[in-house]
Amino acid sequence: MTVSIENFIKAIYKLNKQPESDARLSTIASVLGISNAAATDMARKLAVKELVHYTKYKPLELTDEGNKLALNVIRKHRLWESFLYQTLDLSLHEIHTEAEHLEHLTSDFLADKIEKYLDYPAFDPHGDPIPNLHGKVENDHEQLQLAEALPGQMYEISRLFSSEKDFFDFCASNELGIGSKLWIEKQYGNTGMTEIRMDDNKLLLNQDFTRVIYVKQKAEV
Amino acid sequence: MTVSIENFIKAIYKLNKQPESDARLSTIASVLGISNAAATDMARKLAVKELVHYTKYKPLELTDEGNKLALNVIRKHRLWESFLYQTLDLSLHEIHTEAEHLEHLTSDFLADKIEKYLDYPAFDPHGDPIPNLHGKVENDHEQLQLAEALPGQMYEISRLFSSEKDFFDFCASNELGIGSKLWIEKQYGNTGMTEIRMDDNKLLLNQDFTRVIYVKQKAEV
DNA sequence: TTAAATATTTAAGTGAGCTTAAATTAATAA
DNA sequence: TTATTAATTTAAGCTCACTTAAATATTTAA
Repeated sequence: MTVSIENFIKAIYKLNKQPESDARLSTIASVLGISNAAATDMARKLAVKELVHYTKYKPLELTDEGNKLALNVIRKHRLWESFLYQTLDLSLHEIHTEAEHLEHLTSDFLADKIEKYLDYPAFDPHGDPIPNLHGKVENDHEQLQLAEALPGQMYEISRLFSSEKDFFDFCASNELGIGSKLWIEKQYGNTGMTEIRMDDNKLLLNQDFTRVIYVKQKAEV
Repeated sequence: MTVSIENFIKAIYKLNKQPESDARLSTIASVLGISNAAATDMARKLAVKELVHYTKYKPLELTDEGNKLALNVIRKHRLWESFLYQTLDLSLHEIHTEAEHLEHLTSDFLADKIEKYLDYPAFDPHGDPIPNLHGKVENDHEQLQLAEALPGQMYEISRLFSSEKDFFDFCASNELGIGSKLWIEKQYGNTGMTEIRMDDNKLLLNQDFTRVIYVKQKAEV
């Protein structure tokens, strides 16, 4: 498995995980920064390897084998993030950038050692679940997107699901982190904005942010 | 810089470091496991990039730029070895195998973080010196090859300069490690064998071993 | 339902990093 | 010194992962 193949498979996995489930060739090509022609090429090649189901002009779907591969790469990515976060002094965005490279050159053997060192964590520092050796992913059903949270309630941040530097910079400078507690002031249905309060700070967030911040309800004190 | 280029440059560096200083194309090709034709090809390409000095039919030499690149890769390799050895429970051979891959996808940024975490080590777990950021390599002038050690003297192992699994397996099962103390019983000049004693164990080592085990003299107790 | 816009595929081509086979040059041994 | 051997280079060709441009299929909006 080459780096290109792993990234391609990972892209399909992630796109199909989204509610829109849009794993069209053009979308994949765009997230990977390659031409549509290159994506078509790769699709045909991966179909031969039985990693994807591919019918001309149709969106891609992973085979069981493809799914296993995606989860294996994601597992390595999130284990690296956790390991680098715990040992070295890296930010949430820095661990992502480094893991993005390291994930491809990591043996299963090394991944297992890292997992053991970390004592088999279920989530990485972003709150993203870490697939286990057998491709099982823990799902936290209690959590919801900040966009869906109810006004007049207390919540705790459980996941920062992004890989954008700007997003993490904003979070860092406003003390939004995993475990941060916040109070929902108001949901602006028309604009999709969410107003939150943290200590004495009020923040108004748009959907770019409230769709990637996941929260859990917190009993009021 | 691609993985192939980095490995090629590293091979030249190492071959030229040896006393025989044999960086001929065929030797490089053989250590990298590629054809002579491929090596010639690469030599021409790297000459264009000004990483090597290349004259047809002559052995290769690194330019200053090439030397810097080699040291940078070796630095990352040895930092990874040190980091994995200290945090995870890997053997001397396992850290080598993993570092061999990781070295190529490691940013300077990450290397610095690892170096800082380890508190700027001068040597890796094999006793190999770690080049610093500026390409400076510490040299331990006190040490010599076990093959050159004097009979009737006490020594301490300071370096295990190899990447062979068999060698490290042998060391592990005979408790030969960095810091191990040994007594030279006899040097067999004709065969090049060395007889050593450790506690009550006698070992007879051939040059494959005594040329990669480095020792320092130890005052007798 | 048809025209326009969009997505996908095909075709042709590129550079990297290899291969094998043949030709050339250099080293070595008689 | 020459013949043999070994090393190196050249030539031709392969796969991978891309590109652009043109052709074709699908979707969408009038």
